[in-house]
Amino acid sequence: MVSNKIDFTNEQPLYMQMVEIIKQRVIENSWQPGMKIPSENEMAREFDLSVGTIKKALGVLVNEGVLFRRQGQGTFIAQPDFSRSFIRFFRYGMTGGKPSEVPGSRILKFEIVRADTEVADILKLGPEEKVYRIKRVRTLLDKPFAVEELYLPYDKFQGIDKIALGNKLLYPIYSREFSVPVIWADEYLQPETIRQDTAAMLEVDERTPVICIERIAYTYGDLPVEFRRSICVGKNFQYHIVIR
Amino acid sequence: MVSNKIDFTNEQPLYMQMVEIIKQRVIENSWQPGMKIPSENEMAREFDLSVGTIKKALGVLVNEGVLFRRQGQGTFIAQPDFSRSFIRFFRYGMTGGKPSEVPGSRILKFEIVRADTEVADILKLGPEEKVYRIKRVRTLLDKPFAVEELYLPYDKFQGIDKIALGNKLLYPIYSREFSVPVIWADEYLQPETIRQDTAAMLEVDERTPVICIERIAYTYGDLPVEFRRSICVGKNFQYHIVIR
DNA sequence: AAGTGGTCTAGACCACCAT
DNA sequence: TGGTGGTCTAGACCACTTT
Repeated sequence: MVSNKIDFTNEQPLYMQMVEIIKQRVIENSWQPGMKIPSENEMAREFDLSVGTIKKALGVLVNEGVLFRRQGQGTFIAQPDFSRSFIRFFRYGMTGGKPSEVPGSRILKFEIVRADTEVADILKLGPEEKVYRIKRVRTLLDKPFAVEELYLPYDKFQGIDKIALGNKLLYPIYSREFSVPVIWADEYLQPETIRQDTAAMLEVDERTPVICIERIAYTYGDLPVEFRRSICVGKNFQYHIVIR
Repeated sequence: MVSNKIDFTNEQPLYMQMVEIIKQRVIENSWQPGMKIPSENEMAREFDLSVGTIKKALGVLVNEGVLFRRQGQGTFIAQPDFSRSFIRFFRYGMTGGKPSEVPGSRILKFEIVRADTEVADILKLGPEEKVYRIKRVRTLLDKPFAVEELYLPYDKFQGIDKIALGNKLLYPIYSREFSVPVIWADEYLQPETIRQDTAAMLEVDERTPVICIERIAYTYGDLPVEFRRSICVGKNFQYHIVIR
């Protein structure tokens, strides 16, 4: 539990306590993306800290990408950034010349089922807990390039519906409609041989090489919120990553 | 060109000038990894800045991973970190239980050739410039899992030799022996069908699915210093990445 | 005990933006 | 013009490590 006051007797540095308080407000959605937060001076008065301490706390949060600041204007809650997610990883064309298009998708299956042991384990669900299972084909410039299977915990995404998902990107929906922003993810890539039915869906023959990408997406507190397995054909597509 | 003095009339913030000066010393190797650098107070005196300004500059560099600090001991030049490079990306076993082993390698070919247009373009070399071309098999627990072709600019790595490379990791050698630390890299992954000769080398049959990983590694100043193309078999191996 | 980095304060001055 | 964040200073006190 995070307090909403600074504890001057706590061994935790004051600026770190301040960081936690601000994070808490963002998580609770009482401070929403794009919103201007109080000025340094206001916060210094409110929490009885020096401006320098507030500056330090805000610096940490800017660094983490939670806030951004504009001289003369103020400090704002950052929009969750999906620039490093799925979309950006795929580039159309081997030569890498063109920037990526936003991929489309067509939903094949949408159902509520009990999580099997693998999925339950990954999503940290108890036995018998339910998940949404969604299967879709992903396209770039109207050409299918991947088949995807997604698992979402039922309790977090209760009421999500097939039509609303339609041809849309999911992470902004998770964030806006369900207050479940995706903060980071784990991905595992492996070459595989394509399955017959998948080959048909992707309109390729059975000897086409594919990559299987398994992703576990996490929200605040390292809570897993999505598991997806994508089978991607390599023809004209590339997975790109910058290692820093 | 970076000066070794602070210019108080410069519009550039003093702490940023300080950051550049320190970086310069690291690049020039006049300050080497592991070395203790002067204390805050000493630097403040030397450059006629307040301790606060020095603190801010050091904070930036700690954040970038160039320095690390220990209370009561001092500030040190960080060792280049290879934890996020090749090694870590491969995990032995689908279940991902065990931590990764350090991969070994066996050199198949080692030659000096003129760069072809593709390689010259990638490594930003002029026409007619020479490169080292190295081909090797990579192993994990004595089992081959990848065939790799590497290209290094001849002028940067003059004198590198086959024997010295042996069964070793390359990036520490680049850094120690040639003052060319790898700072970041671009990777492109694609599923492919294995070639017959490659299949033989990796002791797998010809229908084995593989991933082709192309990496361009850069040093300070975004200068490309290595191009490698790895053909990796997927059996029991996985490429893992954390997206943040 | 002396030196190091870590935290925190109070205040100055500046560049930038909205009004 | 007044408010915002960005830079910079000078100094205090603390926790930690070495000598």
